[in-house]
Amino acid sequence: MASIKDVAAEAGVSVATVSRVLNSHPSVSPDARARVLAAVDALGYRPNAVARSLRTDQTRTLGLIISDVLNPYFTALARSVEEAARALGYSVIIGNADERPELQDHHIRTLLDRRIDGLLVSPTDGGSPQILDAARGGTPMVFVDRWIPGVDVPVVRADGCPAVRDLVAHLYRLGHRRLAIIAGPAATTTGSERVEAFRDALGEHGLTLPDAYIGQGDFQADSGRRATERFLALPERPDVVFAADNLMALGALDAIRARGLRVPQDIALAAFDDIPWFVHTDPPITAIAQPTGDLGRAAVRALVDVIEGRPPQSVTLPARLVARRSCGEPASYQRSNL
Amino acid sequence: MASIKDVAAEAGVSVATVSRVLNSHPSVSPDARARVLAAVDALGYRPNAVARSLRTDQTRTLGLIISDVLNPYFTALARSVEEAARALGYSVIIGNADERPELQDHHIRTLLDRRIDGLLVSPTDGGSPQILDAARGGTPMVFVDRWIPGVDVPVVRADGCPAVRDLVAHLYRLGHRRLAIIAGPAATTTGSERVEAFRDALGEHGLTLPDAYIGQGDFQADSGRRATERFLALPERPDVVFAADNLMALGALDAIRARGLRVPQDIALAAFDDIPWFVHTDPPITAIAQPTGDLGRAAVRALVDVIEGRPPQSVTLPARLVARRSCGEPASYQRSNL
DNA sequence: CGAAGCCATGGAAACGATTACATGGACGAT
DNA sequence: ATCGTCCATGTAATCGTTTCCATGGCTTCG
Repeated sequence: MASIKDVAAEAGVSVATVSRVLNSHPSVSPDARARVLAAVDALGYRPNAVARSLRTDQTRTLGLIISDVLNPYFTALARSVEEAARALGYSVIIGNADERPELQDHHIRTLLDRRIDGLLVSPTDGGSPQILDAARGGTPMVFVDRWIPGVDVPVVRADGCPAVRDLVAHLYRLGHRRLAIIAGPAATTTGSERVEAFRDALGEHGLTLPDAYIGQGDFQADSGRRATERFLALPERPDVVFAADNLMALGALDAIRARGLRVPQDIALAAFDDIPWFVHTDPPITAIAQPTGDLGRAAVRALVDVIEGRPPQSVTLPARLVARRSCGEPASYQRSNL
Repeated sequence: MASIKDVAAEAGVSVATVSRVLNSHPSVSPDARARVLAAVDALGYRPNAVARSLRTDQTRTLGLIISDVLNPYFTALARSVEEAARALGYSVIIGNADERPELQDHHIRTLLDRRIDGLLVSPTDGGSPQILDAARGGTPMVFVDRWIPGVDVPVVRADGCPAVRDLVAHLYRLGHRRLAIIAGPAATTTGSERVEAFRDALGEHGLTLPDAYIGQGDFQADSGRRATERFLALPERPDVVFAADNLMALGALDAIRARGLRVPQDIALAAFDDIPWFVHTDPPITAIAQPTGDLGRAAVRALVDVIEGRPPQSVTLPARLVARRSCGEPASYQRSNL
């Protein structure tokens, strides 16, 4: 592969001049510039990003650690992140943690070894030494979706509380009184927050959330299935199951089907995170939608701000309820427009 | 960040010795080794992958260009690729082409600039100059899922023909005679092959595939919607729509719903690529399932073979029909086990 | 007209690792 | 005792860039 030396030789100039042309340094004569450009073309030269990074100490690359690639919410997020980053001249390397802290740490380590310029993380746990070191160690970092309390890192996320309140009101209006939730891991903010928001919202209607109605999940389908089976085996089973993410809702649907029950006649179902498939499930599923596009863009902007030395801003965007048929008759007052 | 020099100083040895310890070169005294390891620990030293890559001319990184991150088939593939690569000590950088050739080329270019060791591609088009250059230019490369005819690059893919034949037989048995297909872009192998397989299978039953029953899609949901609308507007609308991928099937389902028609009573639907959601759509969708896990593993193995100078092997794995209710009464003889 | 400044250019140092080669000591064989 | 091996180690070159500094020519201004 041709190097800058070959180009210099071909153009009859020094490597310094070639470099200047390539980096559009002003001090280059039109003549030299033309000759260099011609040589670049003739040789099909492309600068070696590895060498450049070594010298400049920047890779123009962002790392993105997502909790699960199979989760459509995160792939939507990844897509918008990549798009926003590309617009700013950055590449993105995605690390899939699969909801496993040790895998998350593996990815953080290799990304740091590669000297990425900044890290976008949706932490899988409450803060491994690895991730805390990275945060304190001066690596530009921004949390997205989930975050770790007590760490001084900007957070870009959606606030689900109002939407959860809307959801509970919606359920209450439809006559449901025994509401259960499948939570995510308590170590994650989205895992605990959604339960709290749910509990608070229930309180507003004079309802309580008994322990038996809190299923412990891990944001993946299987755990939703197991938690739901437990609910269904209860002497007094809940009227509604609210899954804290879309995959656990999928698992819940599986479990309900397996029991031969119907949604919403026998039991209602709702989920956090709206995805295209929810329109087509049987029945269409009521969900809380996050603005993934905006989230991704805001996260990249915040991270690039940190990288380039500007004061970054934490951002909180609203989530909204999309009512469909899985909780009872379509709520005409708030019907999805899809 | 500590460099190898700092470690050398701390341990009281030369950088060469540190390097030898880190690369487990045999010629190092136990004493020196211990001191180096202690220094590494004390400083929290991690080798700079950029510098190492520059010197050794290898990055231990694979590039994976997928056609669309929002397509669950490709994310499943990406996941298995990353897993297999990790097991062999490689990282993976994913590039999302979004079914746009120019975006695919952008990613190929930046991956090559980063000097990845090898490239796994599921081409979005029939072969841009970019991709052909890369192939001829000596970059280790393997096609996965889709490929480009006439280019000497190993291919890892699933053969859908027998499964398509099974599908058509299944449909015929259920009484369907007017079968339509939503094809992918003709420039992609999976785009054209699936149509051919479908046409051939129809032929075996004495049926033909009129032009009006071939919808032109681009593997994304919207195109499935549009193609289906056109089918439904036909004076003699088809009995069945077979979508060449899962997203177009989603679009087709949208269009059918919008028309107020029912599946399968008014029109049947089947798709290439099985995904978890198909179990839960209304109705559950009959699909052709590919072994994504095996595909990913085989692709990585083939690519690493090329990289390490072993003779690589093209691999073709079987796909299989998973019959559900979207084409008519559950085919008990071949019912999904999910 | 001479000093000062500027511009285009080249030489060479640096970035952080790996590795070819040199060196010197220990040890075994003759 | 001498020579040759082998081992542990260090010195320095190298990978492909960027960039500091020096240089020499030209312009400009007093």
